[in-house]
Amino acid sequence: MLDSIDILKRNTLSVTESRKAILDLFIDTDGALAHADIEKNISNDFDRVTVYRTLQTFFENGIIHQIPTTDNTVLYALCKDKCEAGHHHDEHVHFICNLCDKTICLDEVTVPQVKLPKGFKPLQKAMVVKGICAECKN
Amino acid sequence: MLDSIDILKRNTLSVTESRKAILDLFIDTDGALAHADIEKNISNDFDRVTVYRTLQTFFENGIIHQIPTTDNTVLYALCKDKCEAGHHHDEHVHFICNLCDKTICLDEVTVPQVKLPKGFKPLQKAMVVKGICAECKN
DNA sequence: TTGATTTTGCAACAATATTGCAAATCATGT
DNA sequence: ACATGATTTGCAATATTGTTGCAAAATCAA
Ligand SMILES: [Mn+2]
Ligand SMILES: [Mn+2]
Ligand SMILES: [Zn+2]
Ligand SMILES: [Zn+2]
Repeated sequence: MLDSIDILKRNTLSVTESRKAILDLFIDTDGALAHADIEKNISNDFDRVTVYRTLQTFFENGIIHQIPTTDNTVLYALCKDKCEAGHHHDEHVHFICNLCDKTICLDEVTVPQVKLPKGFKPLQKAMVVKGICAECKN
Repeated sequence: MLDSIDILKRNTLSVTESRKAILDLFIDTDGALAHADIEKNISNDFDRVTVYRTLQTFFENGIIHQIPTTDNTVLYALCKDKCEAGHHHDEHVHFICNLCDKTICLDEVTVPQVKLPKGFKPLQKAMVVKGICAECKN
């Protein structure tokens, strides 16, 4: 398993305390993180603005991907495969648990193809499923 | 086609100027609307807070549904079928055009079933496809 | 170790969202 | 049509969230 320093170097990014801390948080967390989650965890050590800028940098470098939500929020999660800048290939299903509220990358579940009406050209697709996760099922 | 007054009455909601105006905007617009879009169109006549409260009311009554995004925004679109409070059945694909930036409800394209890992219980699902829409294709 | 480059924190600002409350509007029954 | 109560609205205050410029600090490459 790669650690945070490896990931930063692999992407030719400066290795800084804040980047390491935020990346470690992603690595240690199962489930996606919103900006607010990160802020709660590390805002004693780093500035809010740094979190914004770090998330943007990670996203641009294909270190994290985004998950759409319906609450004026964006969730972020680590990219498993090597995603290139601007060209992510994380077309897996995301699962949001209504009970524990975790968002889980189902890396092995690919977003299925759909047949669109004539003229529509699909480029990226995202699928979010809500329900009860395997943990909370019991 | 039902007009805004019909829709409000059918949902036992008071018929007010702001609700009519916002609902008419949805009816007249092809494509989904964000809070900001609505504000631009009607904010001379109604307060921002009224827009928030109206969207919430419409959503709770199944008049509009939400579309998840990755830009700290929520899109709303009219429900075609009669959705009941809290129990929407708008599981159609949404298409976001990278060029004209419209979000279109593909009412005839159902979100496909996916096989989830053991233990996950799906309750709702959403699918958003980005690309070039039929209008912009030409 | 040095100097150039990048990143960070701070401060100021902008934009977006929430809440309480009084006034206005609306629905209902007369 | 009018009175009444219930609902909705606008306003103001406040809170939360996101953006930008710039100087100081940290990082990188030589
Ligand atoms: Mn994911
Ligand atoms: Mn729709
Ligand atoms: Zn759960
Ligand atoms: Zn288009």
